Amino acid sequence: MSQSNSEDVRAIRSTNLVEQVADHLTEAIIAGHYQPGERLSEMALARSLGVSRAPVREAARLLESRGLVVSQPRRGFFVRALDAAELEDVFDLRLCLERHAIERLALNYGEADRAALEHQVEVLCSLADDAGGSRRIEEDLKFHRLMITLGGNRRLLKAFNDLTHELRLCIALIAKTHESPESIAGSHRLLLDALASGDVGQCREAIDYHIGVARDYVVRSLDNSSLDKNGAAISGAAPGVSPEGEVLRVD
Amino acid sequence: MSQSNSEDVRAIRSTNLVEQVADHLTEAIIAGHYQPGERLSEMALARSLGVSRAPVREAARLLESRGLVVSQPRRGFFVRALDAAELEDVFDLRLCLERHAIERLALNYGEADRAALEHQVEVLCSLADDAGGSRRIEEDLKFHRLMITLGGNRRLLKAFNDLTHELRLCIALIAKTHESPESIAGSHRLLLDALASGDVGQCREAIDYHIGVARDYVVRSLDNSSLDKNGAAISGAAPGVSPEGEVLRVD
DNA sequence: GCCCCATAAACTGTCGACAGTCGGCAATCG
DNA sequence: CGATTGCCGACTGTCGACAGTTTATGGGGC
Repeated sequence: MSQSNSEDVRAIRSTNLVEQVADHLTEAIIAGHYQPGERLSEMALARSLGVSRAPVREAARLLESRGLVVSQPRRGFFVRALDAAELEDVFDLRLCLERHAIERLALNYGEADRAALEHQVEVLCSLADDAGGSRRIEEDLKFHRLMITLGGNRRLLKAFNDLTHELRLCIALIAKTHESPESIAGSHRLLLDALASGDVGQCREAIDYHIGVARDYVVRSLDNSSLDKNGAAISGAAPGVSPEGEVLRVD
Repeated sequence: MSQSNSEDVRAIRSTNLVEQVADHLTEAIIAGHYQPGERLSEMALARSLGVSRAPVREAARLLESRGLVVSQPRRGFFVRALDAAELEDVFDLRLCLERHAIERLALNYGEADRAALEHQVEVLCSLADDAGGSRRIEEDLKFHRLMITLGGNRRLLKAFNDLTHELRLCIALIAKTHESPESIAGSHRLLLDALASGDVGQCREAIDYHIGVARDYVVRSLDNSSLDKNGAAISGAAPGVSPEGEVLRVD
């Protein structure tokens, strides 16, 4: 992954190199061009993108804050490798955030909110057989972001966005999702119905079900994929890489 | 805030300049050495600390990811200015996270957990009249980190830690807290009792009360402090500074 | 006296370079 | 033949410098 293709060289150039490098790197990681745990060489990336190391370093820091890569002092950056336990944690946190968001929204649910969500569901359903399902995932996440936004807590939205990057990361690990449009539509309309009912308990039930389905799907796919390739494809690909070790210490 | 004191120059120096600069900056901001919305000059900071701009930039990026500063392209970094609405959001998110954590813990509450939490409460109570209360705030947060850690979701802990930096930020805005040790003790023992009962509802009630008290205290102090100094001390100190504008866009 | 514009200073974004450190490889010793 | 140690290459951490942009300053017009 260190060939200096001229296509890459011309791919970048306008304003804000850092953000562009970050976008490029994000896309490459999500697309699976790098293996989990793989080392990202600043020099190689800089050469490949035709920029100096400074923007690459800053972009890598950005991705680190988003949980897409981890850094080791004097060793550089590595593509974040999520294990099953971390995956569970990610979905558990997602549940935590979305429960709160939907309950907030249910307590203050207006016609405009309903219309906006309804519209997004239609957009989502209209993507019948899109390219690989990646677009569908984005529109799906957009629905959830919208729901959280309408809930009114912007800090909560930020927390969800942070988590979103990790969701994309683990989705990148599995085969492309191919959930049927009908199932997606039904799953989201359940949320709309719950919101319309104004019953907080029903909302909670709906979001629990919704996220539970997504979680099971990802976990199952992850199991399959890790079984496929020698079982060590996900965890332990890079020896000594312990993501967010800082988090461990309580004091 | 741009004098190049030699004391600062010698304050830094060993390994990992970025982290040291980040710590220094964090402490300075928390201590209130910079006004909310104040511009942080890379050059001035670099000169002041006796390092080059590169580590300062990376440290600033780190603080940005922690929500302590915000960046504007071509303009630099500014100390994050929290307004009342954002403060509400922060505490609402905290409530969301801690509710989830305590409920997880309640469902799997062991003797070791109880002992660890009990010990931390004792540590907290033993800090009767510590220096300015800053130490007390840290030990208080440590209790909550411990509770979340015992809950078992590490990603949740990371989310809380991120939020913690913003909590410190708004605490920095208000006068030093002087809650009585008895009140602190009681407030935390309420949580322990709720956990011991094993009743999720009681846990939720306890954490709601606990965080509600903290929120009211901070909000009240914030109101006072912003009334003190011409009402614009908190919001709008730097024109055009809109924190985390990225979060706004849903698509 | 106030506002607008031009000029100058200051600062950020980016770059290339140097030094210290880490990992791998080979030669040496047990 | 295996383990250890020293060396070599590669890479990260840090630095100083240059270019383009933003902000501050001062002069002129109304």
